[in-house]
Amino acid sequence: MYVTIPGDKSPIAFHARLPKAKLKATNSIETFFKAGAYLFYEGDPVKCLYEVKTGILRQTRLLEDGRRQVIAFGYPGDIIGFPVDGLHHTDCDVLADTRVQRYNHAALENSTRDPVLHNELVQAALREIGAMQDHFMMLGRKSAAEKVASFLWVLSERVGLDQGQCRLVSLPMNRADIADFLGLTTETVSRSLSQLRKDKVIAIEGIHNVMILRPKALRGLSEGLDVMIA
Amino acid sequence: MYVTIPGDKSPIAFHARLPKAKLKATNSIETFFKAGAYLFYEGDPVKCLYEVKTGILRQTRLLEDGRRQVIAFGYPGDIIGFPVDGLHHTDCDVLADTRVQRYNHAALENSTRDPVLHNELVQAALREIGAMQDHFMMLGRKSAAEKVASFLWVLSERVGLDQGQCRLVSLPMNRADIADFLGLTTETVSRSLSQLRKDKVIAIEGIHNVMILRPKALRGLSEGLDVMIA
DNA sequence: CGGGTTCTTGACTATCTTCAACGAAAGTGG
DNA sequence: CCACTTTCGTTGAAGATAGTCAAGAACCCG
Repeated sequence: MYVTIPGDKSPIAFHARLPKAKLKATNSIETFFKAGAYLFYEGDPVKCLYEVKTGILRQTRLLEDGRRQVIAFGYPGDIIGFPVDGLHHTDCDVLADTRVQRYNHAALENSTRDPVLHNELVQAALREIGAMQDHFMMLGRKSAAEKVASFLWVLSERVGLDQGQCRLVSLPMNRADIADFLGLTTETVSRSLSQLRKDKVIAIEGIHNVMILRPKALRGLSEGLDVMIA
Repeated sequence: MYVTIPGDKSPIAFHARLPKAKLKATNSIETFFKAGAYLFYEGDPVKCLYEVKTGILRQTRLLEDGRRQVIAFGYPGDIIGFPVDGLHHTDCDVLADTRVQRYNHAALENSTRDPVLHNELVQAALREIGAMQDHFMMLGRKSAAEKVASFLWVLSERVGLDQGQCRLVSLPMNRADIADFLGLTTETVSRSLSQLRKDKVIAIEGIHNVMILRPKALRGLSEGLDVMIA
């Protein structure tokens, strides 16, 4: 999952994914991973791609001095594990118990064996590129407050639970994960959330649940329309 | 071209590209664009992909309030124009007169017509994803000085001219382009370059040419090793 | 319940941006 | 080709935003 730019055309959900229509089970196996487990490490040869069915994954990349970037969270529907010259290019571990569908990497690299699956995986890779381009905008050009609002907005659209006027969003990752995803510190994430709470845009229920009280205001803030807090 | 993380394995040059070995000319046409011309706009249907042969392209994305992100520069060897649901997802214009090789988009979307070209384009898309993941780290986790040093380092590896101890890098884009690529302001880019000049890491020759005087120091600075200026 | 972790908040600092001025470079028209 | 205009780049000063450091509160787990 990336922080994409909301548009009127696409509801919001462009990201690496497969169509819901059932693909042939050939070359695919469903597997379960417990929270904390690693699916792969940077540099591992890619053996398969993963479609998240339930749960949440975390893809990270590290610098030698310890700085970390969370590349993406893997939410249900996301495809994870595209090879770069045959190798994984990030670490990937499990934030919340996860079921994945595995697809043999050969389906991506070789078009002859299962052309339908192959084409779907290629389309997923292309959507991944598009979603990452939007994420660049967020990382390079948005303020801390806008980043946090954008993040909550995307989550609320992708996995939020409808509660009448409001939407409930679960944040199973910790503040450091959010910070490393948005290019901030944990303190800044915390302060931005507190500010949204003070402005009555959200309510924080426990640490891992956020109620979006005013979705339109949140979306406005995600685009820098500070007027929306009024 | 993205700001990738230098590694000992890959010299540096992983990015969307095709092998130098000549591909069949089927489905491909060479075309010339003058500086200032647009190859496509966001939302245009994708008719072909472009391999930059000579010159430099610029891919950008805009927010409604005018903020801009330069998604990538297109240097010789780069592949530009991957479709997202069949549409272009950025604007693309020409920074310096450019020759491109055009590949029919069908070669990417349809594996049967020209399987060799299709596979090469898929590999290029996957390398694009890998390069963008590294770029996330730069945007999210590097300081202004590190960003500018990283940018110069990548350029020097990709298109720098060997001058004995030194390397000459051309910067045909203006400071605003560099700023919008790195997530900075023009002033900060300018100040960072001036600092590198004061530290005798680079020499600025005219506005659009930088001589890398101490490549190892530059690479160190790109990773935050401030010790390297000594 | 207790100990360790994570989260929040405050005070302070550093970094980067903003605003402004000036000079250099590039474009334009006579 | 030169004078004029405009754009672009650099630098300084001031301000804002986000980061750092530190302490206490909330949360989690055995």
